[in-house]
Amino acid sequence: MQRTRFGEMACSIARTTDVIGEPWSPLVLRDVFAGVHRFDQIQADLGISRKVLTERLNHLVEQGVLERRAYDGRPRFEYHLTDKGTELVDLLMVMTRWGDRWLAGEAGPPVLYRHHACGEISGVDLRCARCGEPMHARDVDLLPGPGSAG
Amino acid sequence: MQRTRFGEMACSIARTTDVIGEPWSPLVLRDVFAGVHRFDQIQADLGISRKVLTERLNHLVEQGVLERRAYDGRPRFEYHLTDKGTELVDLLMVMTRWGDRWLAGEAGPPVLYRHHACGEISGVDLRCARCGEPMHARDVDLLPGPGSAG
DNA sequence: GGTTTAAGTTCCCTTAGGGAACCCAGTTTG
DNA sequence: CAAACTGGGTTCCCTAAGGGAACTTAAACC
Repeated sequence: MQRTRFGEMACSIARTTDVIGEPWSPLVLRDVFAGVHRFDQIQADLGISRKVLTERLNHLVEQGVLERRAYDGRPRFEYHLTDKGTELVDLLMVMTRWGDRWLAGEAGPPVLYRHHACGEISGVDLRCARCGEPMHARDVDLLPGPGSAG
Repeated sequence: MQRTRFGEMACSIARTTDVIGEPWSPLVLRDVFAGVHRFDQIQADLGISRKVLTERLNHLVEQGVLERRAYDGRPRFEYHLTDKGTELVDLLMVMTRWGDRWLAGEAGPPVLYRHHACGEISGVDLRCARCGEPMHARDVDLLPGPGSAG
């Protein structure tokens, strides 16, 4: 999709949308993160059209989020997260947290995260990278940065 | 677009995608967060088609992320974040951080966040909501939760 | 009474998603 | 050694969604 190319805009949100914002892309990334690495497995797990899956995987590889890796020494491939892709999983974790809070309903969260450091079932919280205090929408002012268009 | 309805899936990432995953939606939310509240302003700022903007705003209002508020006591409306929408801005802040790190290039970040608590220009970092230690892709195990399909 | 402004709505055109069928190289099976 | 199987796609057609420009409506302003 995406008739408009968001990647050209002077906005990190738009640019990130350009990488991961197409339909299915977050779910493809989720699958790879969760250990589903092969084309047919992802296709079956998501119920996505093979055509669209091909397009999404190619795009994510081009963007450096996924890596296409041969296995078995023959034309068989697995998709794995690069460092860039691994950091993008932060986004999925925040989506999970928000979806768990606002959309999960009675049944509760479909998936739980266990944190290695404390061993507890938990979710992510946003903190200021500098002072460590909570950092959410109401805790910040927006200022034009060096890469702004104006 | 979204031919497939992600909202029905037993996955908080899919459900969140259903709310905010359509093209332009994150940018509409960004504008409202940044203080651009009116139809024509958003339309001009983004260069989005009026038709699509109408659809996106309606969807975000239906989902409880935005609130449509009359002003001037006549048929004029402004869009504002609800609590649900304000929490969704967490997602934008993580997108900003990732885009700043991986896509901003030489020019640097287009927009900066100043954190009220410390007064510094900063970005968000993900921490465990329970123990406060860093929490990223490599720091968690995934387990089926109460709302899982199986 | 004519113009302006805000907020949509309608129409047409193009393009991207959905789905099923097909393809091809390498591998196992009979 | 041929037939069937497997993984990873590609091709085709159909439909629905995005883009853009023009039109509409209602209230206020001049």
